[in-house]
Order: sequence, then structure tokens, then C-alpha cells
Amino acid sequence: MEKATKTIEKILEDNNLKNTKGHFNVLSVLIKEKHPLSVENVGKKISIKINTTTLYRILDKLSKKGIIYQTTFLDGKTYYEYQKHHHHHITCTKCGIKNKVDFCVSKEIEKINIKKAGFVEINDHVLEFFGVCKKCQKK
Amino acid sequence: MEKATKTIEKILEDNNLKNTKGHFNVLSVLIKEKHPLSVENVGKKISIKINTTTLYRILDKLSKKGIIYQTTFLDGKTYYEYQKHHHHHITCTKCGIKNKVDFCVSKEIEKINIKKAGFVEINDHVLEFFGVCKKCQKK
DNA sequence: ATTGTTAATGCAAATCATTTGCATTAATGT
DNA sequence: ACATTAATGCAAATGATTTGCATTAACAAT
Repeated sequence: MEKATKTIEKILEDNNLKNTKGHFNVLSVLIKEKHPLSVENVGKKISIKINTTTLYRILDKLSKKGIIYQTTFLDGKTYYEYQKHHHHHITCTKCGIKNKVDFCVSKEIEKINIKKAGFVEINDHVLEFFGVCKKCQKK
Repeated sequence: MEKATKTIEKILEDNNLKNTKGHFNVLSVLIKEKHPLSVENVGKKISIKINTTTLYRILDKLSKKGIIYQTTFLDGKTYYEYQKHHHHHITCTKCGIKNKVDFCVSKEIEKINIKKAGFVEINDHVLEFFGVCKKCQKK
């Protein structure tokens, strides 16, 4: 058994999730992938036949357990990725690919602006960039 | 005829839009309102009886003409507002109200990060804060 | 003021992403 | 091997939004 396989099984076990084809393969797809994927994207990349409802349920469960992360992008769809920490993305407006971006709004700036806007508590923020990726520019 | 009425009629005329009850009242609601409103929100605030499809069409048309602005928030719904310039919001996670925020990511920072992420062209960015508004904190 | 052209509107049905209900199946502890 | 309960599949429901099509209302030309 390879290392990746072991890791996935360990993750599932640690989170009280059964080691099913669904759980295993969804997680496998997301671990390999470095971009956020929509539910449909995951469905296309997965190597087993899986019902869409089940896919929705697995992704939802994994994100609720904190194993994967969820974002809603401007297309109104939900995207998932295997990334431990808060971060942002840049989306290609031609092909839709989403890369990670290092920049983040500091807690300081968050605090100042939230106060200015008449809010009291800070929870979170979402930041998304849009541009054209190298591949698409070449076309 | 009041000033506000004149202004709306002028806007419609300048954009080759007929001065219908629909156009007039939708624009009137958005001009008065300082927060972004969902289609449903506009429907509730409008003083005439209007079909939902028509409402969608009017809002879409106004935003395509550049008269109003459109954003998709994390609830996956489309919001509209009458605001001329690029800006961001803070959304109350309790009641959903959306206020304007002054902070913005500079062109410099945008450029640096887009290059780092392997992208070539910069188009735009979206930034949304989440917190609790004063009203909701008091409750 | 009347008419013609075209945009604007309303209604029903379609679409798209996502969710729910319910019956069946499979994974894991005993 | 068996029981328990989670996981899955399928059909139908939901909610936001869009489309097709027929009707109506604005506005420009007469």
C-alpha cells in the first residue's frame, strides 16, 4: 500500500468516517489537486462512478469535519480544496482555473475598517482576484 | 415634479430606456438605499406590483448599462446597488445587512500577487468582510 | 390625436445548483 | 456471521434565475 493511500485512510479513521470508495476517492482527488474544484469538477476527476447527491454529501461532510475547505465563488457555485489555512485565490476569467494567492488583509486593517463601517465584531473576509492565466494569454 | 423624479427620468433617457413604472421604481429603490439589495429585497421595497421575471430583467439591464452595480455574495445570490465606484462591503452574519467599506487592495499589491500566482493580466478583485453589526450585537 | 414599431411586461415552463425523503447497501465493532 | 448505523442511490423537491412566447405600453413619426 502506497503512502498516499495510508494517509487518506488515516484521515478518515481519525475523523470517524468509514473508508468507503466515495470518501476515499473524493479526498484523493482533492489532495492531488492544487486548485479549488467545484462539485462538478470533482465529479469529473473522480475515477469511480458516484451519484451526484452522494458527492454533495461527502464534500459537505468533509468540509464540516474541517478536512477540506469550502468557498463560494462569483459564479455562485461551491468550490472545495484541501488546504489547511486561510488564503485567497486568483481566478482566470477565460478558463476559470483558480490559483492560490499569498496576499491577505491583516487583522489590523480588518479591525480599522470594521469599526469605520459601524460593525463591532470581526469574523472573516473573502478576497478573490480575477485575471488571465499564462496559458490563456498565449492563445 | 420633485428633483429625484427628474434625475431618474434623465438617467433612463440618457440610457435609451423607456420611462416605465418598472424602470422608474426599481431605480428609485436603489438610489434611496445605501446597502446592496438582492432581487428579493428590491421586490419587497418596491411600491408597485411587479413580476419577478421582469424584476430580474430590469436589474440585469440596468447593471449592463452601468447604471447600477452587481455583486454575488456568499449566499450565492445576486445583489445590486447604485454606486458609481469600485468598493467593498461588510456583511452582518446575523441579519445580513451590507455596509460599504473604504479599504481596497492597491493596484501595486494586485500586480505583485498576480505575477506571483503565475497570472499575466489583472482584471479585478472582490473583497468582502463579515462581522456583526451594532444592532445585532445589542440583542 | 392616431398609428406603428419596438421595448417592456407577465405568465408558464425550463434550467441549474443543491437539498431532502426514503429505501437499500455496505463498513466496522461485537 | 450478525447487528448497528453510516453511506449510498434514486426520485422528487427546492430556490434562484432564465427562457419562450404572447400581450401591452412607450414613444417617435404621421
